[in-house]
Amino acid sequence: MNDPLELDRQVCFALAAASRSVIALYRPVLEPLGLTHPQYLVMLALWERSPRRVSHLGDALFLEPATLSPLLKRLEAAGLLTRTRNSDDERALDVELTDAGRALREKALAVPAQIVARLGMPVSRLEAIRDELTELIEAANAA
Amino acid sequence: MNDPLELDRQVCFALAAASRSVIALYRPVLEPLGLTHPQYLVMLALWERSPRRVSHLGDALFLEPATLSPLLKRLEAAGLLTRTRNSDDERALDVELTDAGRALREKALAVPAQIVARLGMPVSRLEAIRDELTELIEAANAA
DNA sequence: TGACACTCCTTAGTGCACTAACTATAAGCA
DNA sequence: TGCTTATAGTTAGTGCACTAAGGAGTGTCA
Repeated sequence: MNDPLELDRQVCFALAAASRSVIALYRPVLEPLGLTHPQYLVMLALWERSPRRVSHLGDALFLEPATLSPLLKRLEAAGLLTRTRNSDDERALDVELTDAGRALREKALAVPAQIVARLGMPVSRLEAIRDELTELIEAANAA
Repeated sequence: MNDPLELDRQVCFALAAASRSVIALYRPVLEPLGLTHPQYLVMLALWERSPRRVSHLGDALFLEPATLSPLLKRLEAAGLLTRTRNSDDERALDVELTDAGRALREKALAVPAQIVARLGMPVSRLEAIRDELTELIEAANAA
């Protein structure tokens, strides 16, 4: 016993399983908004600041540009944002919310409470977990 | 302020980012074993019990059979396991480690310590996070 | 000015993860 | 026994996430 390879003792397994389990909760909640969970996170970032460059979104979301590129095209196809070359630096791509993209925020305001209700855990507990995960993110990205 | 949609306040974002950041640490460590991270988790499950059915693996790993099916075929192609129909119930598929699959465990024994070292966080802290995540998994799957 | 290095994004390729639809076997029951 | 329902796994299709390679624009500096 005390096996270092025991599945249920691995932090990485708990992380992966928790991430997928919680995101699964979002699926039915985000479906009426026409968003997947990664798309929802991109919208959260843009609701905080728009326009912004693809590279800035990647920094905020810890995502590779190769992941964002097709994702942003889908959001553009959905009419939620525009993608235009920056005139000062033609390499950069400015991502900017459309009116529809800004308007979607009203619907999104109801999302967090629905998830908390489904989880049935006190918000203070969730916030504590989030803070510990934030430390973990920093540790992993510093390595 | 106190915006409910602020990206850095979302538990789901912290979960997704932490999961991807930590799994990224495994990539170079698992590469010499010829395993991806999901494959590593499947091997952990099989090292605990083999043979076992696809459905049992799915229960242990919180994965859909449609996810496991191609993944197990890749591990079979790598010579780490065999997939054979159960003679008592021809619907079920028994997944069993090969000698190579069992032997790989020796190399895997060094993995957890390498990850902990890269993270640079005390093990007690990691265990506390894991236990909280386990509760979160239960809450999400009970919903 | 022209070569070089660098940055920003895109494309191609692989693998994971899900839903929906399907095949095949098994079990329940009139 | 034969019909119906349920279960186990596979396939198809979509989207995410990564690495590697590449194209296009920018900056530097001899």
